Amino acid sequence: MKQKNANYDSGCPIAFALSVFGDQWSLLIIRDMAVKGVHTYGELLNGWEGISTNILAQRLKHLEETGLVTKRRDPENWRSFVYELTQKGRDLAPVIAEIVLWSGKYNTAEHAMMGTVEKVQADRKSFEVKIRNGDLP
Amino acid sequence: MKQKNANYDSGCPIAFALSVFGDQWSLLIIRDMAVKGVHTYGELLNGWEGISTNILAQRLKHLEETGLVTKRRDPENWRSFVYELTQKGRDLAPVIAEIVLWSGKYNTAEHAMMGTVEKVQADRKSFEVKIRNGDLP
DNA sequence: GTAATCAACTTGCAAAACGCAAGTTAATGA
DNA sequence: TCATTAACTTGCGTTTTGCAAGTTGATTAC
Repeated sequence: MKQKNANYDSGCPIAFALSVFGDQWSLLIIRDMAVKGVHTYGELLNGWEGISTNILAQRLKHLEETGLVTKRRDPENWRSFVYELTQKGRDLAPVIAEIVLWSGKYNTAEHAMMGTVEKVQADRKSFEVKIRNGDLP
Repeated sequence: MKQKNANYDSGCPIAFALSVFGDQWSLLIIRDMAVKGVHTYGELLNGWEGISTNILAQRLKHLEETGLVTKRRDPENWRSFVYELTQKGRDLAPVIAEIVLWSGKYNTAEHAMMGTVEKVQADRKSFEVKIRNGDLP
């Protein structure tokens, strides 16, 4: 369970951030929750990129431990859980927005999904505020 | 050499970005070049976080292939090479700035290095422009 | 001009992380 | 009560990482 987070000890802000969400999957999970309004294990598992189940469980646990995500029972379906971003997690909205803008500028692939890119380009502040308030989608 | 960049194929801007610099080390390398003005293999190798030599070589190659970094001989020291960020690499400045701000807000560790955080807090635009122009340090 | 040194890697191998498939547990639903 | 759903956990083979040692080519020291 222990990852190579010796990086964290460097004290550098970038290294700290990487120790929290710097793996291949965490940001995609955060994207699903922040932008797509996905909130359950099953929905996260069936996302576009195909994360495997053990890794998803591992990452969610780590995100919970680092305070980006909370987990609670779904009051309307007692066998399901609801995962939600905390304020700390939603505060990554500006990071996500800048990444989206950068990719919009440099991903020239034909199948690039430009919908979100255009949304952020058109009104970045609104995009960020919505995520911060958990208003998406 | 092939990484699990199937993510890239999803077309999502976040997944695209992760396929370029979404591993544990690339952003630290970019930070060294953008913020600290580090430009040689040896200097990168002896950074605070202690990347191993084979991984550094691998990452630099990937960053070169994806167009974030260029490599050329040092004209003043023919046995050394100079690594530099391209415009595409320097355009990550806003991403780095937002990550620094986020970490500044949430890294409460005593040994957290707040110098860069305060610099970005004080004048984010100037921080970004300097990196974009390669003026640091 | 020859030997040590330095810079930038490459190689080999053990350890860790990942990915897939199958199995477990607990709550519904038929 | 028996099948199904949701959320995981476990086993195991593959891939990636990390550490140490070795290679190559360009200075520098003697």
